[in-house]
Amino acid sequence: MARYGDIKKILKAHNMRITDGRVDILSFFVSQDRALTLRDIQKEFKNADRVTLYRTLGAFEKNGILHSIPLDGTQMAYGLNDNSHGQANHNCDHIHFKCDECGIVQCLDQPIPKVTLPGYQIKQVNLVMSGVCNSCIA
Amino acid sequence: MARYGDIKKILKAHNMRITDGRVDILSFFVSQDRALTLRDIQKEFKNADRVTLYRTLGAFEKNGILHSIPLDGTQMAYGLNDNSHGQANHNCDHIHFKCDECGIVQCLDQPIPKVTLPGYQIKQVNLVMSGVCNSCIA
DNA sequence: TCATCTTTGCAACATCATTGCATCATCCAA
DNA sequence: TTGGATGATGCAATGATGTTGCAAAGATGA
Repeated sequence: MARYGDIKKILKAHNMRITDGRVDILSFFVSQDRALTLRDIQKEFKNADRVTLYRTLGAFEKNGILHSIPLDGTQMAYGLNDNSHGQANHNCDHIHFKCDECGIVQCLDQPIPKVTLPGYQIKQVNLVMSGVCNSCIA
Repeated sequence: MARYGDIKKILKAHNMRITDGRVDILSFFVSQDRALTLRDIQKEFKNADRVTLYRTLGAFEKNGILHSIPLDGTQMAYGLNDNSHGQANHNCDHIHFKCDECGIVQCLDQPIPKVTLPGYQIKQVNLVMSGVCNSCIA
């Protein structure tokens, strides 16, 4: 479990005010080694206000703590940025894997292969794989 | 514009009944050289029932005529399968590009680079890039 | 401690997606 | 060509999902 002081440092480093809700949610992200959907967070914090969650996640993303991962058109997952301990940096060029069995979304270490598209200007790349994860196979 | 007979052939080849609504929607997909969202289709067929659209798109996907493309967590696009004229075959291993300017989603000819994940069983791969498309740059 | 600006929580609203069911259309077989 | 079995459609109702405005509470720096 991450310490309270560490969580505060992350928020401060991204120029965000320290509030109880933000500390709780960010701690949850740090404690779970995976990407979380709004549903996951709602399940963990049952009496949290939905609006506040949306705004908190939005603020985390805007300030470079989280990156968003479009899953299946009705679900958005959020993962900690690799460099969330440092300055804001929105790049997130790793592969995501969603397990059909356990539903968990993982941020993999593996980078997305470079692709060049002549005539196009590429700003974002998102690669999501799905199937059965290493834990569920084992 | 695709001929009525061709559209019927595609539906028949995928073991689907021929109905007016299905013919209209499939014709629309064939006429547009791009992936369509539910919103695009609703804009084209203003008095179509939403439920029927969901079910039609779901049936097209299940029978291998369309593949779905998760865009940004709140939008799902659908594209014609390359082989939609033949037998059902759900594979769709090309790159998708969503333009931030015009909003159009294209199915590119370029295949998704092969990635191996030891310990994982991969069933689906989805790669969406976004930025500015060739038409908007030109 | 105070003043200021941000964040939160509630209410209301708008949109999106799903389910059940009665009716209608399609298609195959007689 | 027609009748019946099966599948598709449209409507109503419900539930889930996001968004906005605003007043109250909290965080931060002076």
